[in-house]
Amino acid sequence: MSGEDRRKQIVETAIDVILQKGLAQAATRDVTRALGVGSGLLHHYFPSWAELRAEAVRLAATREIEAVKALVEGVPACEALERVADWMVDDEDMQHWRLWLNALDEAHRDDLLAEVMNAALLDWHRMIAGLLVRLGEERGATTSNADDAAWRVTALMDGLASAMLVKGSAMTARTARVLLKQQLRLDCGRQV
Amino acid sequence: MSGEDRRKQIVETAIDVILQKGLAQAATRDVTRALGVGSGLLHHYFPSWAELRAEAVRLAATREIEAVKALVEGVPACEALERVADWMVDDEDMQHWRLWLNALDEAHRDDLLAEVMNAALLDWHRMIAGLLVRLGEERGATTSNADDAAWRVTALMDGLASAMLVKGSAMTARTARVLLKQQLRLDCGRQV
DNA sequence: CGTTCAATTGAACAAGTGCTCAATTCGGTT
DNA sequence: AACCGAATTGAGCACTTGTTCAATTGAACG
Repeated sequence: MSGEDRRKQIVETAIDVILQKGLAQAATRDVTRALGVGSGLLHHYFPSWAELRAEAVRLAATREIEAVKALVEGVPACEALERVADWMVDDEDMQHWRLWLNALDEAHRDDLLAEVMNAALLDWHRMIAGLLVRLGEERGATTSNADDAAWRVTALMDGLASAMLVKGSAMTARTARVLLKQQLRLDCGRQV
Repeated sequence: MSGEDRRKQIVETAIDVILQKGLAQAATRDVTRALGVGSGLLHHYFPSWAELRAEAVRLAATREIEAVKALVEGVPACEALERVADWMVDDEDMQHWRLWLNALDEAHRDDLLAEVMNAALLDWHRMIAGLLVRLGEERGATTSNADDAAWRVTALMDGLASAMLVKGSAMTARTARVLLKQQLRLDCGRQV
């Protein structure tokens, strides 16, 4: 198998493993076992687990945000925001949120992950801010300070997801979606 | 040394270790070394590290919320919320936020921690909701749905803290405080 | 003094981790 | 056919983790 293909295959498998076991519990052996290859092969392509893990998270996060962008493209801003709120809760077992929050937490200890997550956070913010600006334009009434509003929305989603993912939490997916929509209404002149 | 004292001492030391090394990196050996005792002693009082860790987190979280309650007692709701916003950013190296977010993340894997964090989240929510209600009363103008607003504020703080703690993050403590205050203004009839 | 029992020790163990490296396979080139 | 270099192996190393348990201390009590 050629180098580039193997490399991609390893990253894909790493994403699967991380989604399934969680970032903290995923180990190199899980990846090599899932692939049916020797441990040396992994390290031939990725000098360290930290690097593979960071690349896997980067790719997963990128895909996720691209998926949301696609979900929102060409749609009126009002409904676009609605869709984002729905999407947040769409993932049945919240695997993607778990990956996202795990990575955010692990970024305290891992500089590579910190870079990855900073870039991802900025991407998210940019997308949300864009939607809020579009909403203002479509309405004539400008949303004052879309940047700040976007940060609040972004942070709110992360915070709600954190609470949601704690086992037995009082914060249900349904409630989280309601709260997020309330927030959008607050930030957009009470009419999203 | 008597049993009950030792027990408390172990929990205190565990809190120190966890604050310093982070929940994921803290190990039983760190605690026993810091105390200068044998490893068996720790397990004599706490059957497993998971139990000690959960109790340490519970105590730390309880203390933190008690501290905020004290900070806020007898103060007009408006300034109380101001103080909470300041407090959020007060901790220099964010050790307490790190503990809080670590625990929230780890709660996905550890049922004991999940219980602890659920209780803590509810406590936080109750306190914030109380302040928002008080604010409404002090003004005559009732805050509609203080419960929801409190959840949004709570989640926002967690989300902002998450972003803040990523190394090299664009989210500074200063910005986070501004955003939180904006949120309070939004939720309280634009006049906090 | 002798007895008792909780407090305490710390070497040892099993399980798990990331990573190394000499050895092997094998497709492509000369 | 001979060769080369990249792909691949996997046993093994060094390290860390939580936990166990037979052995020891030492204060309290009769």
